[in-house]
Amino acid sequence: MAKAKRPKPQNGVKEIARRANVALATVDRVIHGRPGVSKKTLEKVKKVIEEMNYRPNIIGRRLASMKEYHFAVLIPEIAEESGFFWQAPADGIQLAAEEIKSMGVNVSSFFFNQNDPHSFVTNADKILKGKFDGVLLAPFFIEESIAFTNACEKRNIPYVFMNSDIPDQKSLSYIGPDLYASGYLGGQLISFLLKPDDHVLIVNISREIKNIRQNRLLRKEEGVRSYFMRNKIKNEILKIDITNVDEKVVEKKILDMLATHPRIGLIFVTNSRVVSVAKCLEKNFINHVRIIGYDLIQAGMEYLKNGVIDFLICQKPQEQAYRGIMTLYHHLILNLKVPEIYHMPIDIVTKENSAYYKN
Amino acid sequence: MAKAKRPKPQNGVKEIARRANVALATVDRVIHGRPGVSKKTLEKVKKVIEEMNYRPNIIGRRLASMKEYHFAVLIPEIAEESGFFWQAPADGIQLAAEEIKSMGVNVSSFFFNQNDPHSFVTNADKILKGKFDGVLLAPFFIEESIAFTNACEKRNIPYVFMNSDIPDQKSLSYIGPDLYASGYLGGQLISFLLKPDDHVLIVNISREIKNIRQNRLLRKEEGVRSYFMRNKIKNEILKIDITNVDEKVVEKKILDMLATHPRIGLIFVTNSRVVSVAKCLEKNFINHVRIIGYDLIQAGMEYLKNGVIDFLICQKPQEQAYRGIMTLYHHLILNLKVPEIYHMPIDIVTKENSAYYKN
DNA sequence: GTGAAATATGGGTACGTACCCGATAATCCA
DNA sequence: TGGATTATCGGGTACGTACCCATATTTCAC
Repeated sequence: MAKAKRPKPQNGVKEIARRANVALATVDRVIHGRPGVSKKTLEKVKKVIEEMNYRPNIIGRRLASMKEYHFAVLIPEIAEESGFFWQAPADGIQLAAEEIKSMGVNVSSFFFNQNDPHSFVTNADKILKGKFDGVLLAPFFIEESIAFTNACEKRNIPYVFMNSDIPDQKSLSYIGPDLYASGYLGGQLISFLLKPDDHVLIVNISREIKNIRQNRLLRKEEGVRSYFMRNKIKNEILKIDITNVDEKVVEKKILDMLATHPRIGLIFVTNSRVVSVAKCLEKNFINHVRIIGYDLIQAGMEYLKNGVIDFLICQKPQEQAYRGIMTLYHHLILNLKVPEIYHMPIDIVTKENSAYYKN
Repeated sequence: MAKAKRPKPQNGVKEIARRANVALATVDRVIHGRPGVSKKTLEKVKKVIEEMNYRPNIIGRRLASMKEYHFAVLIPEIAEESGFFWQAPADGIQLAAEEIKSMGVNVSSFFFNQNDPHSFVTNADKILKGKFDGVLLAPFFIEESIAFTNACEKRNIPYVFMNSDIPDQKSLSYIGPDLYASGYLGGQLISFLLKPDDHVLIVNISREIKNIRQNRLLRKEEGVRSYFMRNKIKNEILKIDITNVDEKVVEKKILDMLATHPRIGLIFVTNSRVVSVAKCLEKNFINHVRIIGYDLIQAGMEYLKNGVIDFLICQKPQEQAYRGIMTLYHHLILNLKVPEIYHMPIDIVTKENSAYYKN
């Protein structure tokens, strides 16, 4: 609306060329480290650039180099099995994609099957062949992820981890929960609900429950136990690992457990499978046992609303993914510094604030 | 890195001009609604634009029109009195400003004194005189804010409310808490901590506690009471308004209250003044009374950590302000749709997750 | 010292849009 | 009918950067 002013430019490549008394093309060569510049000229131009504290104009750059940036996203399928958990990250990615589309960034998503490492590898290969400029991935399968990101490094493709981290890899950034801390918080929430002589049952439901170092669920369990230790909470902690995720199997195991340990007053489930436990208790009219779990998937929300589940701990998966894309954008296009680790706030969701965490 | 491709453009003003068989300048006139185009040509060009579903190239536009955008922010001073609460929004604004600086957006902040409506007006006038393209404000003083935003509307300057809303004004967007809902959640948190025969004390500490429609604190109180009603919680609710914010006055009033009502087991403070109450209880070694309050200011965080305060309810003020600026950016520069209302998630902060809400 | 090859440098155009300015066509008034 | 005014339109340049192509300079083998 306001009239545009057109004062003579004070900075920019033109001014550098003028001050260094060279052609624009030469300045360009220096800036992009292209060959064909004598040492003498190189030094001269570099000095001027230093003096001017030159920052390239992103707009001009984007217009001139009609280069399109391509980001790849590698996340699990949006499947019923995981309560459509990955819908939210997909939404966040969509949102970010729209926002930066006008800057010439395209975002392509690749989905793998959570039960099939092979599908992860297949899609990772597609990405490597696709000549992408940046990658956002959920490193679900550790070894396969390491192989993939190593390949990215070889090709100088920056990658961002989301949802879970692989600390030793040289990722541009990690965006996701601090699992141990979220478990520790879980410990506190448990203590709010626990009656003096109650026992607590920790339940891990997952096909693969391997070693403690890498397993997400066990990190959370650790957190809970630490909270109890440090706060000298004496209530007994029972624990059960269920590697068959079938609802009926879960139901049976839970009922068995409750039968043999009648003093269990609270069940803490380390992931979104908490809905299976909730379903079991609701179905069997067990309402003296409190439930705390993870992740705000649709089914979980409903159990929260009808009071079967008391707390869900979650991390706004939509925002997590949104930030992941924006991190690549900031790094690659805007040349802004990005944090190496961004731990998402650990959100406590109850019946009464769940509406605001929808996505 | 990848080679830029230069295929012949398929869209853009040039293509419109070609298809409509007119000059570029004419297309430009149509797009910007400038005069000097015959009705016939106007229709013709408009039709082509429709057909092509033309979307202007933001990059080209920003480069050609060297217009700088200027956003103004009108928020309270970062003062000791409010526990430096406004530091976080200021940080969020700073973050957003850096991000969009390269798109030619400048952000200027104006700070008013929370106890002085006049300083609000003075700064608002400065903004009106400063020819800004968009405004983000915390409408602390209702009437003065209405006058200011009306003036903005007259000048066609979009404005965004943050932190509190004035629903009847035609703001571009509101970003902030749903106060009633946050009180309702407060009710639930109270119920977690309350023992059967406890009384609850609701405390409003603020210089001005006026009518219920507009007062932030009373909206929260309403929320708490609603939760008790709907969930048939019978514990008695006591209530006290303290209009003198001096710590000693607060201390005296609280102690009086506790003395005359010994069954008070929990104090719910409707804003960040909860720290005054916490200080009082700590100082007087009263540790059988639980405290729930609002806002994650530094002092509050400390009381959370040492267990004097159990819960704080907050809304990530940094992100709130960040979103405020980005909303203006999306609307004015990127021409994206922005939500009319964005209610921030209502966060529950305890000792154990407070670290992740630092800002 | 001469040629060619290798190196170094500059000129110029393009990206998509905005906007100035000059040219032409239509209209008006006397 | 002619001159002047106004409405309508097109040409051309600019924004800041990238990159192609041509030219100038140096290097080096013979």
